[in-house]
Amino acid sequence: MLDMKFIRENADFVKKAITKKKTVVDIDKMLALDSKRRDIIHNVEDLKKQRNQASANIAKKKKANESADSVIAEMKKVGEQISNLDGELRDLDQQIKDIATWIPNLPHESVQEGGEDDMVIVREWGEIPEPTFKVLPHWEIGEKLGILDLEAATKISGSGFYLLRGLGARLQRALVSYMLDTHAADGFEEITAPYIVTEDSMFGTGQLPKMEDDMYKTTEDGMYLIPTAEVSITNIMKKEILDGKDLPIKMVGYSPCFRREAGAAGKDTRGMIRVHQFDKVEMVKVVHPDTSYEELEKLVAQAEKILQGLKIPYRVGTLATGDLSFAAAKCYDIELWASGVGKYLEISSVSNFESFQTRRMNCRFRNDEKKVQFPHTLNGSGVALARLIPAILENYQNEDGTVTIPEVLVPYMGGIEKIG
RNA sequence: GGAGAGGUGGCAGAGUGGUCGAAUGCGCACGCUUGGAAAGCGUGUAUACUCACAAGGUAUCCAGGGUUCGAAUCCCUGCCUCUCCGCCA
Repeated sequence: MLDMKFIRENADFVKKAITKKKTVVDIDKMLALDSKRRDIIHNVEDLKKQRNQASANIAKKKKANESADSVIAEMKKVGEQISNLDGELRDLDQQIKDIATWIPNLPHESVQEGGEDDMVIVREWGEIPEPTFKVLPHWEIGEKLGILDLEAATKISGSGFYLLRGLGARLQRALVSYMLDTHAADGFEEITAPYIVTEDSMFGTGQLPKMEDDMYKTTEDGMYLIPTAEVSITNIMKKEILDGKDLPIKMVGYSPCFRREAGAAGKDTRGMIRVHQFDKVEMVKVVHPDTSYEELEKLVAQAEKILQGLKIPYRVGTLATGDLSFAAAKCYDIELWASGVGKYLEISSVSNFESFQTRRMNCRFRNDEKKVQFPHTLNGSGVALARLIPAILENYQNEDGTVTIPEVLVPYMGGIEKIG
């Protein structure tokens, strides 16, 4: 959500920024409604002032045993006018909200204009290996080793699901522990939060209304399955007034993520790259507005730390304006090299939402001057398992068809150093 | 799921139709007092909208409707919390 006052005062800037984000919203209509709304507020508040004064008057007269009938009759009329205007106001508020909730966050000035193909790579880490043998894609090596059973998953849930078994399942558990431990050691509070949330929470982080089609929704209660732990964890702060001294707040949580992938039919259908349910460790920060871009850099580094620990080559890029998600002002994607499929896989997305989410959630903090202010929120995958496991199965694959366990995971695997 | 009770400011807790944004206490901040502290005394202590600012105004006692000239107070609906019963991991 953007600040209405800001939109009012910077209409052209906002319109341009929205276009950069490849979104269409009728700002002019909203501004017209807004000005009408303010006119009515003036009007109705004036009437309410009259009513309040008359009310006091009536009370006084009654106490003195005087007749207040004429004032009461008059106020009856005023009361009607007030309720009419209040009705109009409610209507306008709804119309304004209907538009406002579709306005995306504005891209940060440092973000390049463009679309999907305009990502700017800011750094690369590690050497892309040049294997001397034919590396099998993860779905082949996984099936061969009996640790990935896509057929069973399909039988159970249809297409777009995976099933890990044996050391595959254990590998995932090891990764989750490794990641949570790493982040916790760096000051992130570990969170286990609900995976099913209210519409209100989905709105708070900006998934709704725009991404409605990509969400799983329960029919009886109108609840949503989270597409990322970001939703649950960030909404911890919903409707709170935080103490400025507590910022930055750093949290991390593991969760399954549920995505309908409504618009992605046919893309990456093999293996576990694009699925309806996957697991992810997610980091969330709530920070002072002045520091959010420094915090963004730190958060990217935190995600990279996981990959460096696993010794898997990756690159980091900034998304162009048109590729940014609805709520993001700036976003880094981290892509991991997977030598079996022979390409980079997006494994982490680290974003600064500025005050977009906190406005929606009405989360504020008290600053040094004791004033309330919206903090900034950030989040980043730290990282997604359904992309990380394929990368491990491919990058750590040996010629004899075994897969070496990355060194940092061996303790988490109970000392097992190799699968197969 | 059934029965009951309840939701008031940072917290506790008054307030059952009239001048209530709301007594009182605690907490917190500042000042006085003190060698310093405690105690004591005094002052202050919400959020949002409207507004160029200030002043002023308006709204907010879980949320949404309703009754009324007027609602924290009465009525309806929803949400949440607690207690008991049932069910259950």
